[in-house]
Amino acid sequence: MELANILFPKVTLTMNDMEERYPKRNLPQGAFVTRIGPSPTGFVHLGNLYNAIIAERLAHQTGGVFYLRIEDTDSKREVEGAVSTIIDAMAYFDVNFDEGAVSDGDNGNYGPYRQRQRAEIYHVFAKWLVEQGKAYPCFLTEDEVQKIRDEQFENKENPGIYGKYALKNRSLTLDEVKIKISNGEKWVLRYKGEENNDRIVVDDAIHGKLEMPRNYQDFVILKSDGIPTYHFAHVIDDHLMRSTHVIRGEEWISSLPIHIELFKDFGWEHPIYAHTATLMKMDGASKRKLSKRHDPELALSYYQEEGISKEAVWEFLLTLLNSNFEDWRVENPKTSYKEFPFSIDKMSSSGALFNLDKLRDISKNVISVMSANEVYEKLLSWCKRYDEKYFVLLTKYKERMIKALNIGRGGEKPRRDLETWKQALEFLSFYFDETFKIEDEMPLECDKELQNNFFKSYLETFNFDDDAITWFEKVKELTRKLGFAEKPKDYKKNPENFKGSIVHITNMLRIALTGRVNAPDIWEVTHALGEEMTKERLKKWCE
RNA sequence: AGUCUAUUCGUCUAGAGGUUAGGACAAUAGAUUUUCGAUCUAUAAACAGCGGUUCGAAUCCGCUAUAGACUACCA
Repeated sequence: MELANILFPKVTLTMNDMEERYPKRNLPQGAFVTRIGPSPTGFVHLGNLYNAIIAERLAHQTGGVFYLRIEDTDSKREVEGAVSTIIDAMAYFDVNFDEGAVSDGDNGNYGPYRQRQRAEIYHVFAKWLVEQGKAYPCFLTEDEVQKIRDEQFENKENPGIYGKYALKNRSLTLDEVKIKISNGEKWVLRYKGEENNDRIVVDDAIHGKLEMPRNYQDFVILKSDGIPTYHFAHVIDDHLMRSTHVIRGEEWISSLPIHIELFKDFGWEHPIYAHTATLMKMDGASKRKLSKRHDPELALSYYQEEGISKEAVWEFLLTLLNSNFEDWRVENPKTSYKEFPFSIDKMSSSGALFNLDKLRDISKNVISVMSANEVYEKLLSWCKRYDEKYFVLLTKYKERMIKALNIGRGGEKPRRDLETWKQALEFLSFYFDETFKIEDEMPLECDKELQNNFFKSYLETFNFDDDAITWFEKVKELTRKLGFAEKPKDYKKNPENFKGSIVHITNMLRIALTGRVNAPDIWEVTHALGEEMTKERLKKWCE
């Protein structure tokens, strides 16, 4: 008791005061309260989004609360502006919080939502643990701890402060503590781990039953700066903020005994845990964890910069999370992914391998079912931030762009050739004189003279108002006149009878108009470009 | 070194003792089309290994292997 007062002289509030300040939430039966707790390191990664999506879906599907808590207990790792990076990234991906940290403070009644601002709260509970004789001050310096660890490794012992290594600081007398503190010696608060053969059993929402030995280590509760470690902060925060479900990476499974024990000590019910699999990547022949250094796609900013639509990223992660999402998507091709009934039971417990091919395919599907207007708006808002040149062009030629985007869109089987915003702009670049360039070679079968001939006659008979069928009839006639095969099959059968086939002729046109062989239907392109631009581009090929 | 966790086609996975082990992406082949990275059809492709329980095992139990996590005053 006296020890507690020596360590926490300023703490006057009690645990009860805290319970009253953060009362139970008044929510309907079955509502989930979830959160994400990113660290402001300046790097927001896919795993953050992965967990955020799970937490967000579970809360919002059940009419619960989803909040953002900033876990900034490690001041050394904190990066300037990182909090707004997190908030921005989540907003970009349409992950909406009901409460928590916002760019200029807090929103909600369970704050503060930045852990460093909660120091006083933690101290109330830390003090109580000391009073109960479950925690004690430890005056070991970081170097001393390191030395112990090194020795333990050498002797093949389990590293950490426990048993005989904890003895000295555990058994300090009150007077000794007083003297050390008045000497200004730094201390951390450690938990008194118990060494016995108990095992703890937890029912994990993803893994099912998890069983392991109880914690025996004297882990750190409060660091020397008075800020808690993750373990302590997690227990206090998720209790006071009344989280019902904790969704976090599986790297936390190992520290579950610590958390469970703390919950038990305080007499609280622990939330339901859901430990998610780590995202992996193929490296040569083996799987490995995605790493910050080698895998740009780990950073959320990668998707923003590449212009991978947020819908595609969501759907991709949803297919990893709930494999039945894919079937659902086939049956509901146009429904928003938000309507999908996400289920925690369907989550896989093994590490999902991150596959960009799949993401590409999903992206194409997602964009192909959007309306031309929608694509236009999304392209525009992406350009606004990442490609100013196209932002100007898109704004200037809006009408033309929408016509172009309409090509092959809307039917039962829409064209799937747009993948990312960045790639889409490249694909669409030929619609603007400012970015148009000839990329492919004219077919070998068509020499300079023939090209000349062809484009001249094409322009002579060209009528912008022809419908697609009439237009194509004219192309066929020209093809015949030039000694080319009207049907590619005829040419295939008897190549010696022709100079080439209609494929070569249409490719000439395609290249003149779009600069490439791979482009949408010529007639459609012509009508998106307009009469004037079409003629201009063709004229360049006549001398 | 200890403690956990995981392991089904190349990849994501379905599968809760009896299935020709299913689907999707990628791959390959063919077809179609005025081009195509579009479309259609088809093909190939998997239960990590070894034991055990059982009439019967991808499924239950052991062991081994492999991969990963944790054992920080980092989260």
